[in-house]
Amino acid sequence: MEHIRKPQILAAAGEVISERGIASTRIADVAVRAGTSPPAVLYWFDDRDKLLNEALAWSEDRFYDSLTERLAELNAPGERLRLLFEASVADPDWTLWMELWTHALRDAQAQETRKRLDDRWRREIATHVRDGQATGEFDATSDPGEVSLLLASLLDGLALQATLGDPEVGPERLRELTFDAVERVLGAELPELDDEPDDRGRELLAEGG
Amino acid sequence: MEHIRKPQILAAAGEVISERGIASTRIADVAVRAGTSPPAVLYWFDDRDKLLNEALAWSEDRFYDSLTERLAELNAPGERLRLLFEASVADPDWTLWMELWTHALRDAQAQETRKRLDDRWRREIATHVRDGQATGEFDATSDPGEVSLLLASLLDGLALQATLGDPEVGPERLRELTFDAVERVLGAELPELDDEPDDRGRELLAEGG
DNA sequence: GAGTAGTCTGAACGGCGGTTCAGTTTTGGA
DNA sequence: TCCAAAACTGAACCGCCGTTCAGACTACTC
Repeated sequence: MEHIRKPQILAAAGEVISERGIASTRIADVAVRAGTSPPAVLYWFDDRDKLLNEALAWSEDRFYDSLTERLAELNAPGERLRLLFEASVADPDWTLWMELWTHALRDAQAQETRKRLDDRWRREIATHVRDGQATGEFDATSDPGEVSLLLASLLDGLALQATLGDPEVGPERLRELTFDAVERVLGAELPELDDEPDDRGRELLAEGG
Repeated sequence: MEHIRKPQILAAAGEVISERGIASTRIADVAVRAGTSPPAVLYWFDDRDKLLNEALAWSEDRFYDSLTERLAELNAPGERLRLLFEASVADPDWTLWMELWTHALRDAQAQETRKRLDDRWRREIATHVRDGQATGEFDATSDPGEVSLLLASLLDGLALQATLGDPEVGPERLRELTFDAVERVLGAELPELDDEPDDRGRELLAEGG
């Protein structure tokens, strides 16, 4: 009843996809990364297609779960939005999402996965925008749904350039442009988060030096 | 000395890539579409890689050339920007650009092609923004380069959703959202173009009904 | 009308890689 | 200790293409 193997393989597949791309991801690559053999992989997944699609969906859920967890520790809409965009700009494997997009053009399963991802993401943003409007934190004249769509789309576009190594959009610039846009649209500044383990580490280091 | 065949094959390749995706584009598919055989295709292109990359670059140039041609007939910066975004929203094969993006993640040649495309595109926008600022048509407080980057990125993100069939972003909504953003950023309305053959056709039809 | 460069054909070759399968080891329970 | 289900392994199979190659066919020149 050990379902330990499946996530191992899915994680391995996610990594390989991100490195080599869906098209060039061989079952053998995934097997090596997971420390097994191709037939062992096919023991858990019917065929290559299922493996790849499940890996995409699984990676997506992983990202979302960890985000939701960290989100639970925050209360103010501004803080939550800060976390959402901070995570988007820094953490996730945009390469993987790009693979998902392109794959979704022809694969119905991937299309559905992508739809889930986007719906969840935009609803998440819209919810906190609405909350912030209700508390008076944000400009309340704009429609949360539209704001959410626009900001999500802008982020996709900018992150795309960054991921493709555009010299005009390095990681820091991506962050600036994103938050400039967010704050302009919301008509409010988003508070900095100081309970991030990474950031605290860096601050302590800087202070202690 | 007929170099008629090469463009025929390139056009065929572009169509096939757009339909099946780069990964699933077989030399045989391209050959059939172009009315020849696989070896005949390989007579003109060293190998599959070169064929695909040249096809991507060629399609890109085709789009840009036809745009430049139509652009020459307009003078006012506002009209030119209207045309640029109108064409982006309606004409081009976003599927092909998406294939280019993903391919560019691992292929140096495609990366270069993509860079050319984006540079050209952003510079084109920036130029007309600057012109419009100079004539006082547009709000002059923002940096043309940054405006260009933001609008191009937003367009990429929105068109991505539209191309993926997002029910929230149909063709008409894409158009509205794009021009809303453009006009908000420029602080000016863009004039409608009435010399578009398609649009004139539609208008006459509507009036005459 | 022979020669030549350019363009292509038909057929085959060869490798890569997904998938299958017949067994082998491992695990967990009676 | 024995058994059966679960989890594999090693090896082979096989289809799909990209690519090659030895010639044909065309067009054009001298």
